[in-house]
Amino acid sequence: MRIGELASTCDCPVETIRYYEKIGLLPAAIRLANGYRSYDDIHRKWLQFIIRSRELGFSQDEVRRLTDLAHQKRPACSDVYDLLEHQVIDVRDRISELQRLEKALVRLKRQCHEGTLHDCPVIDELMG
Amino acid sequence: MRIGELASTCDCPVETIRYYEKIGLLPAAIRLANGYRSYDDIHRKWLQFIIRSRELGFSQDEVRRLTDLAHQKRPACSDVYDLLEHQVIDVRDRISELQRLEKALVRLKRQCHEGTLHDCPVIDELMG
DNA sequence: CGTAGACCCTGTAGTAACTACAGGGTCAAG
DNA sequence: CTTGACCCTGTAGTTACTACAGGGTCTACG
Repeated sequence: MRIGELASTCDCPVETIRYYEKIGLLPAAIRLANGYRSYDDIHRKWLQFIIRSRELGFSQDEVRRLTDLAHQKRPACSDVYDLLEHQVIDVRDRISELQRLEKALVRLKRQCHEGTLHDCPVIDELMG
Repeated sequence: MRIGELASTCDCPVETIRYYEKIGLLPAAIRLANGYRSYDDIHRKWLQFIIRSRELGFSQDEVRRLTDLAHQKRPACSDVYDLLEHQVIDVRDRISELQRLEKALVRLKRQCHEGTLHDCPVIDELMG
């Protein structure tokens, strides 16, 4: 499989695959005589692993820890669990921060509606 | 007021103030004879405006649009309202994306708990 | 045989929104 | 006169890619 085919089967840009190889996240491809990268099914699985982990919001660093775990013959359940736990907490924090933000915006928007014609209370409030 | 004082009253790093000046978000400070920046209360208000807008999740580009509006003698209510509206929609989208993510993580975590001692179903699932 | 087009390569620069130096100058107090 | 706190500019680093620039390779078509 050449890089283009891997990219389309995994629905991932070619540049990203080369990038993952460069930073050592994806094992390097075998090179053909003409210098082209050649991939097999194991590469595809690793790439999918990376893509799915990223979709779950893990950072590159965390994905690296996950791939390290996955490389072990018998990964410790607790290590994987800890990463997931940490990620859930992080996501929940981000959600409540965004909800706080949403409330503040909606409150401001309401002021906008009640604004007189002469000045903008939103801008006044932002100015402090 | 020198940059250090402005920074501490606005609880904003000195470097960020210089950065905001460089990209033209904050009006340039007057320079003292020794080259030091000198700020007045109007600068402080603008800086606070920028900081609060950023805290509400507006991008630099949006903050720029907001400051442009605020500079007008009589800013159009609808322009401000549109920016707020857009931002609320954006924040809500991000919240639901994160909630989707949280569900997926919790589901994976549950599998972790039920995992046998011999392999990690989480890693298996990520590999596809 | 030549060439057009699709694919591949490397390496560098750009993105957002700062942050962190390196390497210097200024100024008041001890 | 020197120590320390403050200030200056300019550049490089951060995250996780994306987008070229400037090339090489391969297959098909005329």
